[in-house]
Amino acid sequence: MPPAPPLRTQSIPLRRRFTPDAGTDLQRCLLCETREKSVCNGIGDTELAILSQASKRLTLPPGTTMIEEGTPAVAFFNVTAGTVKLFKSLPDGRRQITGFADVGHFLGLTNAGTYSFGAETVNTVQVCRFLRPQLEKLLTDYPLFERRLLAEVTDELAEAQEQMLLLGRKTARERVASFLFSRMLPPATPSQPDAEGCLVSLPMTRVDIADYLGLTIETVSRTISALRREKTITGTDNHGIRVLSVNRLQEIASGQDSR
Amino acid sequence: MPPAPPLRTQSIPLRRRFTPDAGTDLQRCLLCETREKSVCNGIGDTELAILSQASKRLTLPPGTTMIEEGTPAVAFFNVTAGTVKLFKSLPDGRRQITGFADVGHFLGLTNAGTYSFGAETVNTVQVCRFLRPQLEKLLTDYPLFERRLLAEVTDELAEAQEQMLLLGRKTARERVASFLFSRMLPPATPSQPDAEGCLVSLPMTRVDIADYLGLTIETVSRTISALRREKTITGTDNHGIRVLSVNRLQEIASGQDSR
DNA sequence: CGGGCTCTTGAGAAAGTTCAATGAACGTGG
DNA sequence: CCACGTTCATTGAACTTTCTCAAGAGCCCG
Repeated sequence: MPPAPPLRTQSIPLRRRFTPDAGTDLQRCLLCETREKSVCNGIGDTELAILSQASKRLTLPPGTTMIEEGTPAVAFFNVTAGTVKLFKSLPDGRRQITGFADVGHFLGLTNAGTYSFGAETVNTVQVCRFLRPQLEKLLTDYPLFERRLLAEVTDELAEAQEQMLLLGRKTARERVASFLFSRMLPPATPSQPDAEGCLVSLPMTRVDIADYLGLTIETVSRTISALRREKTITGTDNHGIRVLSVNRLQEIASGQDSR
Repeated sequence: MPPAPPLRTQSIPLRRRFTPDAGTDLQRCLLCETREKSVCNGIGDTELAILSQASKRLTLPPGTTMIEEGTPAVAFFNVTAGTVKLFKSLPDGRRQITGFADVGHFLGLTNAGTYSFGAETVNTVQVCRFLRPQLEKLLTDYPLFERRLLAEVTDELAEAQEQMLLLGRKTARERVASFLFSRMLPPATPSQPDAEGCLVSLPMTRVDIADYLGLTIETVSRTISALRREKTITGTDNHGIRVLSVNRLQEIASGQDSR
């Protein structure tokens, strides 16, 4: 654990402007493909126009700061494309990524008046933004929406607990294996088991992975190399890794590992 | 990080029987002093009889297993006295305590059919137990109750993120300082600043503290000794520590520390 | 084709763990 | 009431994992 500041974990101070998409399209939510994966599913088909009006769709380039730690909590977001990283920082620059919000996930919920965490896009991201009063109105007017949000937060909490187990008690090897395992994509062809191994979605950099796993980039890199050497995974492309032995990876991830 | 199982972190297999208190007392919730601190505050004064009927108050001795990881999620608890530890374990016995539920906190919420974590009483604990169907009915019938629960889970998530920062990026010294700081009690006499230092509530053992901070008991012990040596804290009693310099402790906790 | 990035790899250093021994507190039973 | 066994906490010394520092390779983009 570094008492000194590893400056490389700092996020780029550069803050690009949000790029608002076509405003409040009444058809947007009706046609939205990620609706069923998200909290929006709590709103009935007939009332989707209201949902469309309550939110605004934005497209954000990679590296955009969506939320700055400590600023007033004015908005709530629902991710419809891309990946967002959530993190907390120490005054000296040390950073912990607390999660990656992929398609269907929300971010920005808080009770305090200010955000207790930061958020930045990993790649090009599309979100629906709800301003706070609009979100509150939806919660009050649509019990199913609120119920669905409660369920999402509960899931999020369970994931956070799993990550605490990883950060507090797993070895570097187990952490990396857990990470790769959790980001494995379902096989493209459901019937065919794995012709050439399951793909892993890794849009983020090594720095982000390290900050998520509580390790340094060097340790992450070494560990991935080791897994590659022993043929548990393949792929020389940094953002495209294939799992050759899913079982083996899961064994390592859960700590039932020899070496 | 231990690849081998430190057996001492195992919780006692002994499971004592729950001790049900006087059943469904209609007056119970009305007279409950911790109501305003908990989700129960979402129920109006006139409907407290319904709340009393929906739950059962239990008194549990120290070391009682309340929830076993992986078992069917049948109940939801609200703590009205004492402290409960929540944890997740690895197959080889390594354990991570994900939080301590003190008075006013709930536990047992989950979307899955089974609990994804375990829970055990630290000291003598009093809880109100809601069976799942009863909880669901309360959520549906009392929007304020649901809203309050959503707020509680959101807070819980924020705490979990703070703990991830601790586990992933803080030094042993910073972890222990953060822990002591977060468990400081408000001064007994609000006017008097700190006659002899702020008290810290530590009902749990060193093993529990270590499993919460992702350290070993030895490191926790050494670190507390060091803080004592440098007069940041006092108290030889293991469960009674006094903070002599709150500012100093907070500085250490947040990483702004020289040594 | 050169300058940035990101990633990889190696060697030494440091923080924290493991192993081991000792001490303090507590409850039990003679 | 004290000896004894247990549990919990402390401290020391050696060891291990991961970090730090450093150098080099691969790649993208202007």
